[in-house]
Amino acid sequence: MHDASRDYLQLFLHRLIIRSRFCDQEMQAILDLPTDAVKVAANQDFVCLGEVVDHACLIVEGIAGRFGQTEDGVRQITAFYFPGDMADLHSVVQPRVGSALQALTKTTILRISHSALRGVAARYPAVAEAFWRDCMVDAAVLSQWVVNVGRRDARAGMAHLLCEIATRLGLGTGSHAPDFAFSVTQAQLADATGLSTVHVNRTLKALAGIVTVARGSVQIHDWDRLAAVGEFEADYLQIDVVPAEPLKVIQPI
Amino acid sequence: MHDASRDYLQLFLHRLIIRSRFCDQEMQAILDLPTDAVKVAANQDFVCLGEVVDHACLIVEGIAGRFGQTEDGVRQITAFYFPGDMADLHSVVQPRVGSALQALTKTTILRISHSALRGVAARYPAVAEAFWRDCMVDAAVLSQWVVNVGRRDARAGMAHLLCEIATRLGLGTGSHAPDFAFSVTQAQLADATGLSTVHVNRTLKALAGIVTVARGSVQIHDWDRLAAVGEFEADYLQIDVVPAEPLKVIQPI
DNA sequence: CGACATGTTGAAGGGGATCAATGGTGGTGG
DNA sequence: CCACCACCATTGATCCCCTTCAACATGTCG
Repeated sequence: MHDASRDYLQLFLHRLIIRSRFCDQEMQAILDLPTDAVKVAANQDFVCLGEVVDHACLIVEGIAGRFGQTEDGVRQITAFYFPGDMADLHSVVQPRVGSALQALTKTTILRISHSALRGVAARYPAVAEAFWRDCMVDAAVLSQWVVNVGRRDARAGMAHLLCEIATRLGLGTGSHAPDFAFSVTQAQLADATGLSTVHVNRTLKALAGIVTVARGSVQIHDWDRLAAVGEFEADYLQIDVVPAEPLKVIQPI
Repeated sequence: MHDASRDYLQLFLHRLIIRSRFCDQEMQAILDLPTDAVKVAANQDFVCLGEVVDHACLIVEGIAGRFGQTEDGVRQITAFYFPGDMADLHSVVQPRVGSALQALTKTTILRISHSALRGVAARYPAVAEAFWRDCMVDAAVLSQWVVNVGRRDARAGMAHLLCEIATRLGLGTGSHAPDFAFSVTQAQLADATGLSTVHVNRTLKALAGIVTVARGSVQIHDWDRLAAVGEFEADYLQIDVVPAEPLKVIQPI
């Protein structure tokens, strides 16, 4: 394995230790995972519906999305994935693919075989638990999306989504959140929020002054107002909530 | 522990072995879990937002729901739980409660301490994996709900929801699915589908002839049409897809 | 029997969809 | 270097699904 892969795995490790505590050995084991880098063009599926996979995909560059679809071809994005996210870690325990993964921009992924992941999980229960926990954060996000799409209007939903992404990207959520790169089209935002592209355009315009989404980057001018409009509470993302009393291994009573 | 608790745990075990394979010892360990039965009145929270819990809740009688909420008090149900479902198994790895659980009808739950669950998970890796897998099925359901609420119209969304519930309850999904008890109000269906109560009423009327929802029970008159209207594909529920080649333990390569 | 939750129906309004057309912008090749 | 094309953003006009409000019916439980 060359250095690039190791740097990439560092991203993944970084993500995990936001919410779980590891000893040196465990961290080392994760950094030693064998990987297989793959470049994916924009708008190209890299995990297809119905397939049975034997590896999980770590996003290391670009943005990926999970897609649902109705019969008439209308699409719904159910998750965004950014560098450091393992987009389908759950496939380790559920290899049958239930929804496709697609690159939203030019993306680089690191394939990591299930057997290797099972290996570390078996040797280090703390890692197994971290994997499980990480999957559950994704589920918590999904749960918020249901609320977003089901009960918030376009403005609030879009604001909430942008807040979520900014927070997940680890940006300062103080009054002056910095700009960040987020290269998605309005059509993709529409698929994520359950709106039409036309209405996404109008909604973004309605948020002018609070946030600007243009040319692949997002500028949050007033975090507090954006969070207020989107009713955003970051708790569910479980950022930096490593349990005070170490809960780190699944061990006997 | 008395017999009732054991019968109840049997429900849970039954749920798990739909998707995971256990040896006798492992099954026994689950049946030996210490439990604490609690009765909950309808419309009463039994897990509250923000709380940190030290036990998970197995639903053994009645129906429970997971609730999201917007600031103006509008509610969104993000999951239904039926007897045999462990409503918050994920709390084992994420004890901070992100969304409240409420009984939708008079409900009996079995509290099972995290430490006991950790105990079996640690002693039997196959059980740990089954727990993780079960959580991921819930996540798959959630993902479908996003599509449902985001991209399907009222008729299709309602049909899909009813199909999901019938399937999860393990009913024959042949052309003549039997009736089943499902005691929710139209207001609760509204909170689950992201509709208003008025429109739920009209939507159910629009589905007359295909399905009847009345007085706490659902009669599916034409499963095929209901599934077609709801674009329902049961695959994501992972019913009876125990992997052919046993994948049952997290073990070294 | 009263009180309250639930179900039902009508009428009116709005948020967002759809259709359609135009203007940018970047990539590609001649 | 420019012509061309594909994709994306933008804007207007119209429509409709669903919401909201309001009234009434029905059922249920103390």
